Amino acid sequence: MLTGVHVVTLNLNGLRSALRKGLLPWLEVQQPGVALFQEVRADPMPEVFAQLGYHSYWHPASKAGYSGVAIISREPLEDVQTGIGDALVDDEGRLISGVLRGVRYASLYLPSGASSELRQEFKNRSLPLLNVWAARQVQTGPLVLGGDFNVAHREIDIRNWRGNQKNSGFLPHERAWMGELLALGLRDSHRDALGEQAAYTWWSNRANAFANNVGWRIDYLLTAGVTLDGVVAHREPRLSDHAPLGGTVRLGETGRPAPES
Amino acid sequence: MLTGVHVVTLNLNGLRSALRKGLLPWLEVQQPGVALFQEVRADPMPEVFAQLGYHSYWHPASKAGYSGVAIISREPLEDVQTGIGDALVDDEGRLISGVLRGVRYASLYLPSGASSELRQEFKNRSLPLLNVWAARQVQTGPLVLGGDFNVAHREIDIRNWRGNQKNSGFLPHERAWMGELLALGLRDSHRDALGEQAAYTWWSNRANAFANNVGWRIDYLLTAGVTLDGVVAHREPRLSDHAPLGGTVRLGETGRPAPES
DNA sequence: CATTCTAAG
DNA sequence: CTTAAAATG
Repeated sequence: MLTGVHVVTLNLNGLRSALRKGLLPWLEVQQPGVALFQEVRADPMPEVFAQLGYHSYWHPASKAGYSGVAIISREPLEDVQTGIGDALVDDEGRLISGVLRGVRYASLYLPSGASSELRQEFKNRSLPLLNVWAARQVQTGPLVLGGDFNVAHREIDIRNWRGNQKNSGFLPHERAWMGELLALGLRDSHRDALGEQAAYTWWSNRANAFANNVGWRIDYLLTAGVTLDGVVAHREPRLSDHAPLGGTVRLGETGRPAPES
Repeated sequence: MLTGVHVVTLNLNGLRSALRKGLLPWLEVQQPGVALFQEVRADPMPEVFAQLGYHSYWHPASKAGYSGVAIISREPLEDVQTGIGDALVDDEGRLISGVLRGVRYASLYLPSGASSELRQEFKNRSLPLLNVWAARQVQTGPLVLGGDFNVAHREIDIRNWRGNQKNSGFLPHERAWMGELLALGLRDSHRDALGEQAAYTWWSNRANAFANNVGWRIDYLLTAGVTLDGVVAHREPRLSDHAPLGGTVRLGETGRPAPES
């Protein structure tokens, strides 16, 4: 039976931590064809995923234990590329992508600006770089761009929007930037699935943010030239401080990924 | 009923860690009159011991989370003193003492020299300072000097003595130093209780040192002008990488601590 | 190998 | 609050 590729994105907050919390059994249940990981915070561990029959592709940060993205795929990826095209950003391991059945899958981890003004400036610098990268990809072919963008787009995407208007991740210029990114021709597949319902993908570890569902929707599966069905954020199991976000690539009559409807 | 003071010494390897491992319940069973602690590695927490009815006296290192000694006592101590009389050593919180019923109780944590040549030199510098301090105390009055000396005295005091002759803690000059310290008129009360039996007070966390009983006897209860009965190192429970070492001050006919027999 | 602190999120 | 690394033992 022919099925569309099931794709998930997840900020791991440390691969080793996520492994302790049951990442592998969860993958065996979910059986994603492609998984996009962020905040790997470890040197490449291909054996771990090879056990489960996955090829894996890694873009670690130069600094040990920090940042880093990866993609695992049941089928090998073609034309794997790392980096956004900026030496400082790419030193932090924030973007990797590869092509499967004509669709480019990208795992993105945009910087947090929460820790300092310097890091906010670094984030601000990164945002337009992604637009340049995405614009080029959109023109080249179908794209699934997933990851932790560290930006909540709209008021509905964050529990306490009023109180967070001056906090990194919900700054007016960040929200406007997200609008510009989507205007390049990308669909926010999770929002499309939700309609006007609220749903979050990240909850602070502090206070009892998760129990009280005081969350932010800062992880996305953006698409161009292809559609994702059944996109949903999984509150359980709790593999990190982020929720896994998953969906399935819609197939056309040809059995290849369908062009955007 | 009149009983001698039960005194224990224990390197905690972190007070907070030892609390997690059951230090308080253990104290409630043991009911020591005086406990000498080393490697507190925390800011003073008098409330914790006040709950159990103890007065506490603290000498932390200036560096957070590092070294530090303390004494808890069911009765208040008199003439509490901190430091060995050397600015560099005393900055690391390695000696505190106080007087109870005419006996001075001291909690000592001598430096480890294992991590670097620089630290070995610091240790070497500290050893004669202790002798000066101890000589003075021995001449002043009865003394119970307990703690982690980071030196094993004799071959019987370490499991693999041959293999450790070039390792800090069993260097020839350290062993000779311990002999000189005892020659000031101090009794090694644990060795006296053991006869020529082996017993250890510290086991590395590496390999399976504890399970295989590959240990070192580097914690002591030294006495001058007073005698400790029933001195024993407790292999269980495991409150840190060191064993608690305890004994009871022998009482004379007067009901005061007996002079040395 | 275990602890605590730090940087980062 | 949590992770991982660094320093220390």
